[in-house]
Amino acid sequence: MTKTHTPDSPLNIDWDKYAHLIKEKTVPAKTILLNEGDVSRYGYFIKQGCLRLWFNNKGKDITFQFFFENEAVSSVESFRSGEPSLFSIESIEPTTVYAISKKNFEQIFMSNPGYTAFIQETMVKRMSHYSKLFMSYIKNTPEERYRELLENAPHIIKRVPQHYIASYLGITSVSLSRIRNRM
Amino acid sequence: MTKTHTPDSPLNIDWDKYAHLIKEKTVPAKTILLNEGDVSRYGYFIKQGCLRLWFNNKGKDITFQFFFENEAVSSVESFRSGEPSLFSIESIEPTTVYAISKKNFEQIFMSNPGYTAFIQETMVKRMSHYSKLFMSYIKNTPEERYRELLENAPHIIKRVPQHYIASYLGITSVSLSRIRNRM
DNA sequence: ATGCTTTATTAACATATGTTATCGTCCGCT
DNA sequence: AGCGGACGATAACATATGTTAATAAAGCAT
Repeated sequence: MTKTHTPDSPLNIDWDKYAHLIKEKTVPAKTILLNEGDVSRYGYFIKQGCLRLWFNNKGKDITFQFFFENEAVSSVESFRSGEPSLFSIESIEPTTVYAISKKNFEQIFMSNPGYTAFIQETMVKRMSHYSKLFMSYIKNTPEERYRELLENAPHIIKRVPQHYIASYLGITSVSLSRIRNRM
Repeated sequence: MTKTHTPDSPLNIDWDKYAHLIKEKTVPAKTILLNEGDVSRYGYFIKQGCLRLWFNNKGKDITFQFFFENEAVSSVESFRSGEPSLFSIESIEPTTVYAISKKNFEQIFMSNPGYTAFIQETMVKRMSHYSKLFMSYIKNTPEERYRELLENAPHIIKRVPQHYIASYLGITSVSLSRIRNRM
């Protein structure tokens, strides 16, 4: 698994300076910020709370990533290219985000060379993150992946309901419950 | 799974022009081009043949990606940063590659703006590739992944020995044999 | 306080995969 | 032609997970 959290960067942006370009938005738990199939119009940055990415598979929803405070969240492909998002973005807890439209995103980030380098580096890191996650899936059993998660990202286990974690591990909540039982 | 092959680009480079910067190398099957744990000194581009990426996990080797003609292959992290590679690169068939040292790579690619854009786009695509592969792992059974492979990348199944494919699917060759039997 | 929803545990049964081992075939090499 | 290794199929048994269902505890809203 490797570090699932570890924000891709601290990204200390002077939000006040760009206040006029950014909307602050607070939503209760279980609120959809982006629906699978829709085009992503906003990039998000989490001020407070917790989001998950998930998609529908044969009627069941499958969670594949979690995000917390100070992390940037978006359906990158959709936000970039205007294609329908392959997944939904939903709040797990009551959450406050900064929402940035594509136009304003470009105004803030593309103008500043320091930021564009940051964006590129973020891409490389995210690629590395997914490749490691993928390797972990091939080589480890669900139980081993759960142990890894406990070790590398205990904050996820503390804050996220267990059935989302089971889904993230690729198993049912019943099976995760059994794994916890025999540990 | 989505398209596992589909080279990230055609990349029509005029090899002759850079012949003095590139080594052509031909190796028999089962030859290691880069050993897990070593630092990647060369990037490769396949002229003819087929390579696999794999790593050792508790004494068993696990294959996680295949590459064919006209595809660029490297241990990106290691090649970029000089850190030990997390995996090995090995030939499956007798294979001919173009090998480019880091220094010459920079000379060819970093000098040409058209190429740097290409490199960035390759990164985004590879990120997307891994994220889709990862999603496929969470949502599908081994049998479903095999069916996807049959549909989206039949050339892999035709050219690669079955036990490598089993490993790639995250199962044993015995289990893959059973899956094929009952299809 | 009450009632509803969400979440987690447990049981029972069916099923798929892992493990180990054997066997047969094919291919490449000498 | 002959030999040895690589490859794939199959069997038998152990084990983990999926599925369905029942139950209980905790959280939240009215």
